[in-house]
Amino acid sequence: MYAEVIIPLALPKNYTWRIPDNLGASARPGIRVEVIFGKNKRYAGIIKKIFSDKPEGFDPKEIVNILDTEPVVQEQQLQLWEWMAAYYMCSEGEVMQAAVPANLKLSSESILIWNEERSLDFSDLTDNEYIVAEALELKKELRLTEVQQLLDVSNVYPVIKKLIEKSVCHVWEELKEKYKAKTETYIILAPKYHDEDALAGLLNNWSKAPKQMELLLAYLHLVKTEGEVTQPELLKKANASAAQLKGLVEKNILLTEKRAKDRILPLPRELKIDFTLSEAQQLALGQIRENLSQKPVCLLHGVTASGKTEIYAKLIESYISKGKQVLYMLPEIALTSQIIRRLQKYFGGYIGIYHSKFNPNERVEIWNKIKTGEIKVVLGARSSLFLPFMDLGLIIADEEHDPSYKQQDPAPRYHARDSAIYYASLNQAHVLLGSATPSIESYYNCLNHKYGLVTLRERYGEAELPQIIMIDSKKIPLTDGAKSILSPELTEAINRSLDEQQQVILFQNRRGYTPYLICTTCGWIPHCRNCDVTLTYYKAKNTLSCHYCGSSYPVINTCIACGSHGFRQKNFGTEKIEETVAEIFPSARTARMDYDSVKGKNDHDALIKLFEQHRIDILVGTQMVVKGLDFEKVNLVGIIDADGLLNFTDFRVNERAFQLMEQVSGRAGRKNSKGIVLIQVSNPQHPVLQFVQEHDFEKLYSFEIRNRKQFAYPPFTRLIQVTFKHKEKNIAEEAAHIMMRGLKTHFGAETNGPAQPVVDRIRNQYLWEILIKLPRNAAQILLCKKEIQQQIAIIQNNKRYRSVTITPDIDPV
DNA sequence: AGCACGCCGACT
DNA sequence: GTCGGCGTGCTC
Repeated sequence: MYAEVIIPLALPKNYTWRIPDNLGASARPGIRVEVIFGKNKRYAGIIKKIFSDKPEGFDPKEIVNILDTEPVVQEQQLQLWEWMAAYYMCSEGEVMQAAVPANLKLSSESILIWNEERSLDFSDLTDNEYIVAEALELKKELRLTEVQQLLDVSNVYPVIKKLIEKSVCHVWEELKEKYKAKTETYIILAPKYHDEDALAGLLNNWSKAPKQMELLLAYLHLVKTEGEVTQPELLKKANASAAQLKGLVEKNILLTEKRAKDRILPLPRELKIDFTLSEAQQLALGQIRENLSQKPVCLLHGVTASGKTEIYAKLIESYISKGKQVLYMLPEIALTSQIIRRLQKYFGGYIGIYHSKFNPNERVEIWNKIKTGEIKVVLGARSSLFLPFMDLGLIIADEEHDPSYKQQDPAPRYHARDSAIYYASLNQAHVLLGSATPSIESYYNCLNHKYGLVTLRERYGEAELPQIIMIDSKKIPLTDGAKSILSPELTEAINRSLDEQQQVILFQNRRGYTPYLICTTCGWIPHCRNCDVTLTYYKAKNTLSCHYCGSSYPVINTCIACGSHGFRQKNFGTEKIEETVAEIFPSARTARMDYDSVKGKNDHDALIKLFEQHRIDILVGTQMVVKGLDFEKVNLVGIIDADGLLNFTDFRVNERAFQLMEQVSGRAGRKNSKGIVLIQVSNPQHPVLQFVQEHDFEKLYSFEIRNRKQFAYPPFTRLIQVTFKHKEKNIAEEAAHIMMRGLKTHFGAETNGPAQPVVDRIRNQYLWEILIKLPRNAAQILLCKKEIQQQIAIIQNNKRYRSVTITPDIDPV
């Protein structure tokens, strides 16, 4: 028997190994196997297929070992991986890389082992070899990383090669299981003292070590009250040291026992959906059920604070009561403890949380609990789509429009919402998309009756939609000759909110103090050396920083172009706004929330908690303040500079601007208090602002379609980027033209249209980058992608272009 | 991703 | 004439 195995590497295809007869019985798709790939590198791969025909043209190696008794992934997942690899143009290995928790994918580590027969005469060794040999003789084995630390050279490999030649050591490849169960030490009384007389005898004849006796008595007491006793518990209660316990253990009076323990705290396995839906919510829920009984996907378009979460909870409940599992996806940033706490309250021990902040061991445990069906509901970010559900009934993609559902880098560059729809179809599961500001493509699918549509127009309870007021930023009076940040209207509104003991959110989609510096004499602007992006000035850190690659530079005081020393700060970011606000409202408590201020693991949650508890009056922030938060006491939102939102270079300008403004506006006002949103903008007549003002999504939608037809990018367009790299310009160019020609014959000039090859030279290579526009129509996209793949194959098969490398990136948007 | 092999410039 | 950098191709 032979097995096609996926190994977690970016290989263009899968490879085949022979299953040795003695292991054949347990080999199944989804099982991890240890295989040697390449010279002697070991990997844990996953079996995709098993077949009996001997492959032609090569002699397969044998599988070294079978690592599991039960599959780690289900069949549907392997299907999902295959689809993703084809759809997003990457290898199945890369999908596996993204899908499987780090501790389930193993790769070998080279270990140097000391040769015991080696003489201690090191005179034949060079300095570097001597250092390693000496360490080896002492420690008997060394890891590759340890050798790297030992030596001060970039490449340790030649040294190791020489050491093997001189028979100092040999290399062993080791594949290690990385997942470790967490253990807890329990203390047990030795069996012979379970007899009361024996125990009494022991205690009565106690001579030395009074402290140990004290500890023993404390233990006996604890056993009586608690039943089971763990080591840390005992030591804490008895106020004893580990040494005293060790004494008792050595005398065989007490025994220790290690038991595996869950890392995830168990919650009571009970449902508490103890709220009732409003009439509107009830209606929407009914419509969703109705829609899902006819179509696989339904979009819930509900304004902010319309109580979508409660509807989800009721819906989830009905699926798990049927024994199905449910995946509730949220964009990464929205996974705050606020929503986690709420859902844990509803679903207790049935819910599992899964996102990138969990450590590798915890992830494996959640993974396994989903596979066994112990966890019924998963709340997670985009990667939770890869979890091994056994009986999936429903996927909810909340905040469906959010761009962070799309993985940009590395491959697979997948969109979790789109992939979820495919995955659901494999499982005959339903998909519910939810958003206050749906994406154009989902909305389009609703209008074409591909998806069901349910609209929820009113806010929950008495709450009203906020009033939105435009302020012409051209009319804001100057202070010190510069445009001031806050208009008099906004300043006054903030004062009013503060007087009423309410909270304020100020939104500015720019981090740092000043987006760029400009030379007052010649107009030169500092740029990043690597990225051609203007450098943002940070006042607190006193550095210039590149927001593209993250590198930082010391502040430049002398103009590189003309040598003068005068620089002017242009515009403002959140850091400067926070400073200004603190100056103008000295009695208010202000805080800032952006990528720079919440770097740490818990900073974000901590800040939200502070704001929730009203220990902050004014929160200044970037788009981070937009997502997944509900605050009761915010009645004012200020959008400091909407121009920045209306000037995205991205081609989905209006959609994104509308979404951000609509979302941030949604933070204002709750029960019985109408919120106010002040938008400062230089062009208050901008059509998108009109739609925002009227909360009119439908108008934005038709405007978008009109606009996109008129301008460079028509509606429903996706981009594919293909890069050709070659030392010689004409060869890269030729390959690019072959690609273009192939596409044009199939799709005409219209679809791939004026896709312009971008020529660039990096180091000693020419790069040709083609952006191919695809229609945003699934059937056409598939055809187009197939064509692209065929063209790539043609180019790769032509010997003349054999060194052309191609990096396709489906949907880089 | 590794690792080997081969080509080419740099140095004993 | 050899050493080591990097580009290229292959791994079941």
